[in-house]
Amino acid sequence: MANRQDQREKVIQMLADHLLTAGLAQTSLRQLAAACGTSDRMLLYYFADKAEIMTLVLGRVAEQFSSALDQALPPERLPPHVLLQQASALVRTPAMRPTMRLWLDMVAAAARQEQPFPAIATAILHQLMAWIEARLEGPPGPARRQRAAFLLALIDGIAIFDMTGGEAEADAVEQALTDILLP
Amino acid sequence: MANRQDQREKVIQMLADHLLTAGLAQTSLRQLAAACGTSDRMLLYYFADKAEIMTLVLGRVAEQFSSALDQALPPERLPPHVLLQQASALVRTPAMRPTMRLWLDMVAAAARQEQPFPAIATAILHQLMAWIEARLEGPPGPARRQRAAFLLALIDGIAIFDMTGGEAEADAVEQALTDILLP
DNA sequence: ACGGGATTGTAGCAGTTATTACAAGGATCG
DNA sequence: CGATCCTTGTAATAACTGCTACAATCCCGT
Repeated sequence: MANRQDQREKVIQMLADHLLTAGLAQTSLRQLAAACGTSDRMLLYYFADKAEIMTLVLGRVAEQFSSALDQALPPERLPPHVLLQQASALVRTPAMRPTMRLWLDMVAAAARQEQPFPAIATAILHQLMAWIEARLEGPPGPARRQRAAFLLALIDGIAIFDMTGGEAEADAVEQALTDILLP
Repeated sequence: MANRQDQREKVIQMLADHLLTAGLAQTSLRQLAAACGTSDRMLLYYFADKAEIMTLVLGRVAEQFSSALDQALPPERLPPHVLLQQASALVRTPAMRPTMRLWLDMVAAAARQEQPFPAIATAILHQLMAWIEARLEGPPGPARRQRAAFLLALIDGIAIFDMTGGEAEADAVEQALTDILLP
């Protein structure tokens, strides 16, 4: 027993949970090992090297992010201002905060071209775009994609406010929705 | 000569330039020292410790960011869609890219409560808000501040697109401006 | 020229990092 | 029982981290 595949699976899941609470900063092998009750030696027995671990774990985080979003807001077509309101409220939920924090962390790592983050960040970006577009009313096409990009930019901006002590500004953006998007 | 104050000044400026190209990741004392042609020993002679160095250097970066913005776009009152268009174009300039990359880096560091970034990020956030509000038409008050927050969220969102291989989406947001903000 | 403070280099500390060599334990199968 | 392979601990590596003790050098006023 304690099959190597099972162990890999278990470790990946525990590390995914751990990264959500700890962020991308403190991720030495020893710290990761402590977080899932094993030793650095064993991590390198299960996996080839640290890069493989991070790639698998962040992939898992992205999967769970995606399915959490799907579960929280069923895919029904909404007008932009309603969708933005609901998505923004969802993203600002305490339960979602660690995920958004990790998302910003990955964006920063991708921005400085740190492997393997650029590819992962781009993939998540398109995941988010698809999620929004699937919930946006109107016919498919560039126009709807434009509006989806607009909403995602706003949501990310709100997340940045929330992460930098700008809760008041984040609230203001939510308030501004009705004023600006509903002329 | 080689007055201590002068040296501090010179080092701060060189390190500010260096952080803009290198980001917040590789900032050991030895690397910082190499970037400004001195030794780690001397950095700790000029400054009390690494935290003081980072605080001063990031403060300098913030100053220069602010004055670059002021210089690029004089403070005249503009309607929201025009200001957003110009600010977005400004922020997406190649010359401005390193600064935005560093800004995202600092946001991520602040999000994980890494000292001294939360305070610095909050300060820059308010700087940016003030810059936008000073260029936004209409009477001062919560309504104008709301619109400023809205624009800043969009600009940060566009920056995230640009940093994660979403140039097409960033373009789409700029396109969407006229459609959405000009009903 | 000389004493004394300001400046700087060398070397080292104790801690961390990813990774590996070696070997001991454990189970499994002949 | 014995041999083999899977699993795991111990210990080490070489590199890096922020920081410091010590000593050498430099420049200045006298």
